[in-house]
Amino acid sequence: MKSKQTSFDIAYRAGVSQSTVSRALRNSPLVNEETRRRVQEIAAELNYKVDKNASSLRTQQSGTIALLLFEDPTNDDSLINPFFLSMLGSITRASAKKGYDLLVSFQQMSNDWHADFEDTRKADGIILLGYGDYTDYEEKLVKLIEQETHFVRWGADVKGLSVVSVGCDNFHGGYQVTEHVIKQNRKNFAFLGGVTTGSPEFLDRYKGHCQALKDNNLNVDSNLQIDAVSTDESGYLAAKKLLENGVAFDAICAASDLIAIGAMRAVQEAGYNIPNDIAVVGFDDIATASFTFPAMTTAKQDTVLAGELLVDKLLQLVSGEEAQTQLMPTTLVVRKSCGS
Amino acid sequence: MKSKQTSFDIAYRAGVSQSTVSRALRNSPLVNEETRRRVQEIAAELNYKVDKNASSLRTQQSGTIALLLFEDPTNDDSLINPFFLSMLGSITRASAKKGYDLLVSFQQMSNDWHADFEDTRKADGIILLGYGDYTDYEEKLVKLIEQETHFVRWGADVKGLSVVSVGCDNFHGGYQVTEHVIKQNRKNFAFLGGVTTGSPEFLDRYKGHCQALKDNNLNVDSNLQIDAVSTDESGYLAAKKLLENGVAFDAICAASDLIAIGAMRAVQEAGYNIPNDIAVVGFDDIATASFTFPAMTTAKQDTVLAGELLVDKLLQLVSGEEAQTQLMPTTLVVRKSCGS
DNA sequence: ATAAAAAATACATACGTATGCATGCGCAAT
DNA sequence: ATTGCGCATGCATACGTATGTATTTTTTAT
Repeated sequence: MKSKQTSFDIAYRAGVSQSTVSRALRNSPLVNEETRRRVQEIAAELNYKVDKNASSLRTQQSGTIALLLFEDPTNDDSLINPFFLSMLGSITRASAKKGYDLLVSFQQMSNDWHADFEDTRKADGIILLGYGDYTDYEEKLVKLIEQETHFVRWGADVKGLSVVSVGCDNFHGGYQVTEHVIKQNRKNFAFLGGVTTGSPEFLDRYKGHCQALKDNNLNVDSNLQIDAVSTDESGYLAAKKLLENGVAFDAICAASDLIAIGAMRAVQEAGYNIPNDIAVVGFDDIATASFTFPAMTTAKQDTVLAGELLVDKLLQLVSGEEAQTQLMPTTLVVRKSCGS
Repeated sequence: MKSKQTSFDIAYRAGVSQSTVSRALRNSPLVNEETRRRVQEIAAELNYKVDKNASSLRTQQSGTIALLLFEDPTNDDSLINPFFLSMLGSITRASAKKGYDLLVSFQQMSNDWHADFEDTRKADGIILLGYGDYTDYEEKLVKLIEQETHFVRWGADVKGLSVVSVGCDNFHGGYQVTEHVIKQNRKNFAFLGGVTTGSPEFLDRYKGHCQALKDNNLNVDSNLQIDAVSTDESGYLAAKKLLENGVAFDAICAASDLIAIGAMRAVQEAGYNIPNDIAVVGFDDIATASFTFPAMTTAKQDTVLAGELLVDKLLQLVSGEEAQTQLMPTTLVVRKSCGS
């Protein structure tokens, strides 16, 4: 690197003091209009940039948000859930829009993640992203609260903890897609997704699913519910198990698009036609969903809005304001995979 | 936040000076074995974390890598090319493995990105990610070099500039997939992807494609080459144009998986069977590729290796060592979309 | 013209760490 | 006993910025 320019260099060139330079660059009203212009001119000319470390040290603000992405530990390390990847994209954009940098970190829900970023002053706040299906998750949240760390999280509300969450209405989403399939005159529904062991998100989707069935006087057959985590492979295996089961069904509601994608493959390999023989619907509306064959009907989670909400609420917390947990509605996206 | 602990607090508790604390925590050999243990114990007990801003200010090292992701400006803002998203994931992992944090930033190749992160001392080096199809791209690279910024980039080598690049052998990849399709007895090849206007990556793939055709005494019909950028929509439109063209073909080589996905949809909507009527192959091997119908044959770029190489080489540069541009081989992934 | 008020700038310091240099201490060699 | 040496630690300072306070300059009011 070339010898870095400091505010003293600018000050010398401009014939003013360092403090005036600092104020001029931050557009302080304390400095004369013309002086400011001259200082900014010289700064631009010398390609001067404020040293963020020094600045952050002085102000105790980093202008940075940390994003901690928790991945399903059962996953291979090279793959990332596309839904979260999409969230990552929207969060990056949302924070850029607010003038914040984004520090991204993948975590395995291991030891000390809860203490890392804000304590080291590298970030002003933390966004937690991932399915909330970890055993010691709440425990860590409590520690975060104790440390008075600024953070928000994606997912279903956590009862009993004063945590700001942004999530989508999984119950309603599950209800919505199921209802849509019911309208296509399907009677025997299978559900693919971890219910007993899985994430609260999946459970809510299942509950919505069941409620829709009940409201329409249809059976909830527990033989037709197969656990699966959110990978295509898991969906594939679950669907295979379902088919071997022997119980007849004409519709599959998957807890996520990835599961649905795997299920579609298994169903098609078994020789069934989608949607004529079996309707399949997903959840999330990941990019791939519109390019499956047939294109998948699903419940869309608005990741762009979600990213903005997460960032906005986090910044509210950082600036000392209150912020509220918020549930976003899902949107039914009708394509071809369920007959209309 | 609770009142932050500083190294002075630790020093007071341990009955030593602040400098000894600093040394002890960094495992300096200058400090006595037992003192070190005691200091580290107390630090852990008080949940003390080194203030990275102060530390970075003092050492002039941030322990952070910046990733600048350039997106196709023609894209809608909410979508990110899944291939680059996958790269982002592997780079995140690779830098974490090296103990570096990752600062992610989306750029529109706008004004001052080239000066931003390293100059502000927020990052020790920069990784440039994106297709190299921007008009003023080289110009900016030159500025980066002039500033003596540490950076590496993804993509084809840039002739004439001493820039460290990591890319894959697009020519060979294009050759490889085309050759494979030729072996399936296809004779009339279409190519979808921007050649005249597009990125150097696409151009190299096309060149490899053409070379394979020539080596097998097949025609290169320029009527069967349609420009497209790397989105499914663009691929869809390009394939539609191709079909309306009226020129017969029995194989489509797409410059990327996304283009191939769009093309597959267009072809299927037109009533053709893949691969019986028309073979389709892609490039990249994004996650979706294995879940199209039929599953897509493609040239895989090893994103995990790429991420590690990029990070390793960047860190070499940061530590003052030399680093070499490297070309990675592609791997042919045979699935169902081209008849075998 | 002079005092007071306002505006613009300079001075001084703190943020928390890392590190060169000085100091102190114990012990061996003279 | 004095010198010398190595080891462990403390002292002092610098990294570059932002900001409270002091100071100077300019303007306004009398």
